[in-house]
Amino acid sequence: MVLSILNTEQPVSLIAEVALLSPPFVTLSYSLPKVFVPEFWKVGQRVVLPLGSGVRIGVLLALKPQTEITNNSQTKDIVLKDLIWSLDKKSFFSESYLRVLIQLSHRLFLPIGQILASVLPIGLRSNQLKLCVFNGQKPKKYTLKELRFFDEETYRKLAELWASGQGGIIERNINTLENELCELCVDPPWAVRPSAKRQIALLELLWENGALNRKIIQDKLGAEANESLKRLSELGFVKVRPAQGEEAEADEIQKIWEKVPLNEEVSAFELTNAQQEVVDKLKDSLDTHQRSSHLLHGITGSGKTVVYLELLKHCLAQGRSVILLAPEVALAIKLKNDLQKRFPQQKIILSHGYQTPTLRESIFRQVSEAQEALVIIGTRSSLFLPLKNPGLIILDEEHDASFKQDEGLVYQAKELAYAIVQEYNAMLLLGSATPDIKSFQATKQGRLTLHSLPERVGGGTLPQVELVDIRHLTPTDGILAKPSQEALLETINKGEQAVILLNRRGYAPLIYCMQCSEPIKCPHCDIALTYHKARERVVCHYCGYNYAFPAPCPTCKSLNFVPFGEGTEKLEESLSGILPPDVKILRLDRDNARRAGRMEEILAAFARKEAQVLVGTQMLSKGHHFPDVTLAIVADADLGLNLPDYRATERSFQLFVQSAGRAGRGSKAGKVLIQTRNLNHYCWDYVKSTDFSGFFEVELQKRKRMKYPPFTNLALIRLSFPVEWKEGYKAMELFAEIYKKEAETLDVAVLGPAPAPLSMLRGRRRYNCLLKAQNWQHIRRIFQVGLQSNPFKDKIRMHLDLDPVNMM
DNA sequence: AGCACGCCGACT
DNA sequence: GTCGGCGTGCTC
Ligand SMILES: [Zn+2]
Ligand SMILES: [Zn+2]
Repeated sequence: MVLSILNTEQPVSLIAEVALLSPPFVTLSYSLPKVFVPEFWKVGQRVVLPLGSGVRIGVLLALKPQTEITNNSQTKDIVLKDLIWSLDKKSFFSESYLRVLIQLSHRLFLPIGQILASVLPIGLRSNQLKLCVFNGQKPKKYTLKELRFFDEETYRKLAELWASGQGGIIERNINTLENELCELCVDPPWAVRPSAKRQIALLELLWENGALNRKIIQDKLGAEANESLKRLSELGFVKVRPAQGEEAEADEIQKIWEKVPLNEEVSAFELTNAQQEVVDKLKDSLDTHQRSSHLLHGITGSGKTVVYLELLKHCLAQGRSVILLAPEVALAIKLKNDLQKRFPQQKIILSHGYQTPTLRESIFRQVSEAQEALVIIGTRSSLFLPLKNPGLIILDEEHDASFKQDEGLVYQAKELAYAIVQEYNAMLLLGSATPDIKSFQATKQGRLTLHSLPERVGGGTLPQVELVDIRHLTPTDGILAKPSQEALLETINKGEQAVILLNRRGYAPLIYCMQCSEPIKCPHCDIALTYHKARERVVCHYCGYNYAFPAPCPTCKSLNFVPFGEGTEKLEESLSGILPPDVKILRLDRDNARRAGRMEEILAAFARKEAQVLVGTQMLSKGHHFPDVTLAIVADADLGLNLPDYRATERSFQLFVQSAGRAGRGSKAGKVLIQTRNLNHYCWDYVKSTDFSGFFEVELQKRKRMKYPPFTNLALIRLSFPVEWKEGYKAMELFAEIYKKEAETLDVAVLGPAPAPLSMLRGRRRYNCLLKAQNWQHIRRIFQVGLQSNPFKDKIRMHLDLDPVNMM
């Protein structure tokens, strides 16, 4: 079919720029093998290339006329090698997609190859891939390395077979029979030879029965079917994927939600006037096909999700894809389930960072090959899926810090989403009940368009917020003050539910040794160990260090300990003492929701009213709605308010308002109790009246006065060195000099380096250097200078955190 | 990451 | 004298 990709006589004069997908991740120039016509090579293909004496995989970034290269003095003397092969006949990445990632690579100071490699599941960039061709009957496999050293004639022969569809690239070696599900990818008629009876029989079988595993296929068609199957899968008619493994598991997790009815905000078919107005405006904006960015500020229970749904439908109808991002996996799963219930026909792809490589590979491939518009729901890593035509990106709970967090690639979901939207002329929609102050500020400056949903669906009122003074509480009193206990009992007696938020997991956050007069600390971090009762261990929440407890004090060997403070585990235990014995209490935190699906089980059980009280960490305050919850208690509000962070108040405000959102929906009135020792804090007036704009105004004034974002750009250079390296302290002074000197010429305020609040972590001393500047480039510049003039590269690690999520 | 090249110790 | 340890450095 594709014989036209083979070259006959044309001279090949283009040069390929290829980004390597394995170290050294550089972008190198290659000439093109004359066996293929120049038009065969397309930007975005994954290509096989020679490097040194081996072979690698890279992505073709550009094709340039030879003259451009030869005029460059750097590359003039290098004799270019030919590319070897392509893994794709068509382009795998679109030029738009590559442009977005190249932009990201500039921002992160990383080579584009490294970005592409971290984005591509391993199976799609593995050096172990093989070329499989059929010459006559028997299939033959060649490793990529073998391809490099074939003589001209064999190479051309293979290229001919491959070009005519007599072979393909084997993406992965697949496991055993039952575990492999075969799925038809193409509707009839199928382009196979009419004489290929077995292949046709197999295609028919799958057409009739849907997806089948290989065991069943073998039983029905005999062992000979294997050969046909292999062939068909290499031709792309049939896809073989793991049957049980992760997909089955993911489905199981989805099923947990099935018995839980949709919330009224999501299930409503009639839009409220406010919703309709917002939807109309945003639809109009989508219709223009112009890039645009919006902030949807809808109070808790105002039905933001329905607005998303309407826009999603509209965007799909335009033939453009939609990405809907949630701040964490559990929310994405829930959201997917809710949406699927509303649109049973629509295929919705769930994508998040906890999926296994195999599943991620299959999703990546599916997205890259899709011709139709797709709906993707996931966490921030979903932004890297190679969608052809994204039209709408929604970030739900846009204020959430997890959109900024940095594991692996340090990118900010909001910025990346913005870049994508710019590239594709799409729409960015940020949604929250408690927007980030920066987003709010951006609406004032016209960079975001503000839309509001000021009322709850069904006219429900916002809950009443009350402060509970806990200054008088002694350690023996437990963590809940009398008014909180009474309110809790009252709620339960009415047959309603309550949630209690305590942002501290474990049993006791501090174990005090009476002999040493010191808490037990982690030997690697400057942090007290937390006691986990069920695990019978003390644990460092920062590095994971732990040992069985009780055990003699590591310093004095005494066994005289007093636990201090209360975590969720203890709270759950002490609640059962306070509440009537028949009251069921559930707990939700990272410790008991570790197993896949466990979190969903707990949330679903609570939603089904199998318990009256749910105790949890902040994962509980994020977006989950329980209609019968009428009381929310924030057990220790000061935990967040007292953090050494300029955003402590903003974060706390968001937490309080979100928690308030858990209480009371529809007809039932809700109540929120906030326990604090800080009764005079300026935020309470605004929390009590849920006066967002009032709070934002005051907070903005404060930020302006203190020269904090959004009125300046703030960054942290994080420096660390091994504790045992005593010269480190001196070296920090050296860096103070370097930064100060460099900052003189640029308009950057430098503070430090000074010991970080978390002064030791994993055996390394930590220092922070705070930078403030109007221009990000200047901040980057100072960091670069420090990086280059680091005389102790093996000892000192440094890392630039732009707009840090935490200052610790 | 590979893979060569290279420079030392302990084996036939 | 040769085999093989893995330290350093390069790859269009
Ligand atoms: Zn530790
Ligand atoms: Zn002690």
